[in-house]
Amino acid sequence: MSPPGRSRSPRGQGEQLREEILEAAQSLLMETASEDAVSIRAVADAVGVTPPSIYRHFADKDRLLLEVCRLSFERFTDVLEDAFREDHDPRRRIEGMGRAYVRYAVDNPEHYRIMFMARFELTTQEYAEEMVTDGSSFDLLLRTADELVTAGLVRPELADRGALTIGMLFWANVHGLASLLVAKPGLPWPDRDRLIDDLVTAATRGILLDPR
Amino acid sequence: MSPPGRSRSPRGQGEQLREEILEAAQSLLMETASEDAVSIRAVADAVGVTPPSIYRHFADKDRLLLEVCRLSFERFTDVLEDAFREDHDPRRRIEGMGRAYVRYAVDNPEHYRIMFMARFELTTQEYAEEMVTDGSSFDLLLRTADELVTAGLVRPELADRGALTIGMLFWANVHGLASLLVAKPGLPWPDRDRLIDDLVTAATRGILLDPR
DNA sequence: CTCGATAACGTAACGTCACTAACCATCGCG
DNA sequence: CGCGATGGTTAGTGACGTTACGTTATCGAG
Repeated sequence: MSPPGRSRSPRGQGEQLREEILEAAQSLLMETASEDAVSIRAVADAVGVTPPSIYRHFADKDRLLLEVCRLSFERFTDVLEDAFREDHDPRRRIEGMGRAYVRYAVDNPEHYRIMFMARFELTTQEYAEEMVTDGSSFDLLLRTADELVTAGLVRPELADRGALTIGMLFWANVHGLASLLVAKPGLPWPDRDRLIDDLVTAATRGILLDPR
Repeated sequence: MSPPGRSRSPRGQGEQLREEILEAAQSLLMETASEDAVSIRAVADAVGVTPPSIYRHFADKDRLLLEVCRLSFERFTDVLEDAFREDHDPRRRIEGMGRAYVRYAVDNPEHYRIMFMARFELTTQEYAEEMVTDGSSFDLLLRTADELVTAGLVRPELADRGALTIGMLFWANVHGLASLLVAKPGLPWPDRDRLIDDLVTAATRGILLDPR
């Protein structure tokens, strides 16, 4: 049982195994569509290595999953950034981002789960800092919310709440639909695409002034 | 180590232990505020019984947690039912239920997690039937949504979507805020109560016609 | 060209987990 | 009194995360 199918990395190239571990963890998460299947042991022999070797590169399992989570965030942010750039009108921009948001969640349910439903035994501090950094998806949201506020498109009752509140309201809307679709696929859902459209327009109508 | 602090139940009263197990599991979930802490072993010696005895009353751990989940749903439904009865005007009714919804989630984060974020290895069929039964919270939502539709309070572009879509839109709103508050307490949240109010009014403004 | 430090792994093992098989004691009924 | 169902037990299996420690190969200094 000794030949572990993998030869040892040269001196400075220990990082290479780290990347392979991350990729294997990600693949396992996607293919099995189950977080439980991503065990240290399963990841280890997907890479062709013994379990303790994982700990050479990650402090514990939560840190490994957190890195997978971070990668998911990067791809998620890329998708949102595309939607961000696609339209420069703030209203259509927030709507496009909302649609892209829910669609990403539906298309990558396991990634969405690990980003927004998983429980990590980390300080909230650590986690918040990870998310609210510049260029993050959260930052994109806040910038768009700020555009809406300064453009005077927000309903008067909400205008003095600040971009943070406006952004959170939009986020709550799309996250609500996204996470329900991911967590409760067995419910009697109506037509999905139309529901997404309806939710996004309802959100803008509830938060912003009527168009024109 | 043999005296397990608990005497055997008489003939027909095996159900009594079942109740104690459920209560212990619930208490463990609340006190430790961690789903991992609810292990079969921990529950067993909280009740004063050996682990295999649990399996006399529950097929496996998922079934036990599902029963805890069902109890959470009952209490959740009670809270929503109170809000339902408190106001008979459909608009104020849906708003009150929305506020009660988010508040319950904030006050009972672990219950909310297990209801809407936990992953059970059950068929979606089983789960859907459990939720969409008569008198459930989902039923309350649909009834209120139907009231709104038949009362002609829904915006014209959404009126022909049916009560199901209208209900889902409201649900997505409150669930979005609730689950974000539960899952990401470390974020720079604005004032919570005002945010809840803002979300609920934004939801009604987005879905319903303007009041008056 | 050697040689010790160190990077990059492996081996063995611990404690805990969910779960099962097999056994035993008690109760109620005939 | 016996006998089967009921409500537990003891003992054990395999998988899990994690740790302590051993092993090997490479790099740079002398």
